[in-house]
Amino acid sequence: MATDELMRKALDAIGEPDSPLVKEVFDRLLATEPPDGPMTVQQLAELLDVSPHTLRYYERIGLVEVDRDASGYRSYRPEAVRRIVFLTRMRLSGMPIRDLQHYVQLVDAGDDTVPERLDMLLEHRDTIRRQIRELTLSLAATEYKIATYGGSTAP
Amino acid sequence: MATDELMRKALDAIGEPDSPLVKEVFDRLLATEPPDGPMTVQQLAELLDVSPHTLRYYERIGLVEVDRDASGYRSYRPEAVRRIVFLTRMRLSGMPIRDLQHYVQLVDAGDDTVPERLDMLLEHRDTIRRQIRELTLSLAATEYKIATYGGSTAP
DNA sequence: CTAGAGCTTCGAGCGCGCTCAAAGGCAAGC
DNA sequence: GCTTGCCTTTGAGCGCGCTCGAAGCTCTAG
Repeated sequence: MATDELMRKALDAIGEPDSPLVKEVFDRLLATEPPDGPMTVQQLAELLDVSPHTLRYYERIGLVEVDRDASGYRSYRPEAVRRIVFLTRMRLSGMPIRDLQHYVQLVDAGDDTVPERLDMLLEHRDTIRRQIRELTLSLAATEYKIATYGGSTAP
Repeated sequence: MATDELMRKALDAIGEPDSPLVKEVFDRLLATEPPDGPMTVQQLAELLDVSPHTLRYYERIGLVEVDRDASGYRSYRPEAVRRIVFLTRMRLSGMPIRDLQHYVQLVDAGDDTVPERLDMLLEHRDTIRRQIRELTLSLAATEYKIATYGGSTAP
């Protein structure tokens, strides 16, 4: 699998190659579907560090279809888990829920929509890059202020 | 706006913390008051790429005090401009308005609060770093999906 | 068998950060 | 003088993304 290579790339990019936290997050959020079988809402919520409420909400607004077990409880199949893992990662990087709804519509509409989906991803990639640049600037400003701190709002 | 150019300069310079360029850039970025005199709400809004509504809102919630000219119009003194430039940058990196209110309270309370202010900045620095790490992961995930795109939600 | 925790659905509520509307004042151009 | 447009203040409204509450069902421990 190319996952190892990808992980190394990501870790290098992050600048803390040995951070176990980073590796853990990466394992969990990118390449994962851990139990490889159906999951409960609770399990999936813990995996993604969101609330069960949020997962139910995502289902309600049409982001994913989820099975029910014999008792009527939610049972997330690996396919659903994978989708939600992806959606959660997009949310974390600021993609609006509206866009995610559009995206899954495209997915469900079939292969004809691949180009548009790709466009969305490319655009989102640029958005993430802009965010990183913006944050890097804010980080530098914050560090500058820490370094030169004199007590006023101005350096 | 010239912000992009400024940002590029800043990013180029970030690798060299002792560069005089860094100081120059951040003097302008963080301590800036381009016209070097009072500014109107419109001018400041354009400078910061926010709406005049937002600037009035910030004043209303006590983030900054703003003079009025003979006609009753807002007139932002360099000191106020500097504060708002700083606040805006903190907002851009996700600091909640509640925290900014607390911060300016500390500033207005005098030098005794310097340590707490420093704590806030240090903590915010860590928050920004976490955000950057998170975004870097999302970027890797997005690029991975673009590269391997087959049409499904799974890799 | 019963208590308690957690699941279900559905509608409603909330916190954040603006954003706007209303009613009126000021300044510049025709 | 009048119109146009931006300014003022204040309270209200809004979009987003959850988050909770209520009423009822199910599973597990004791």
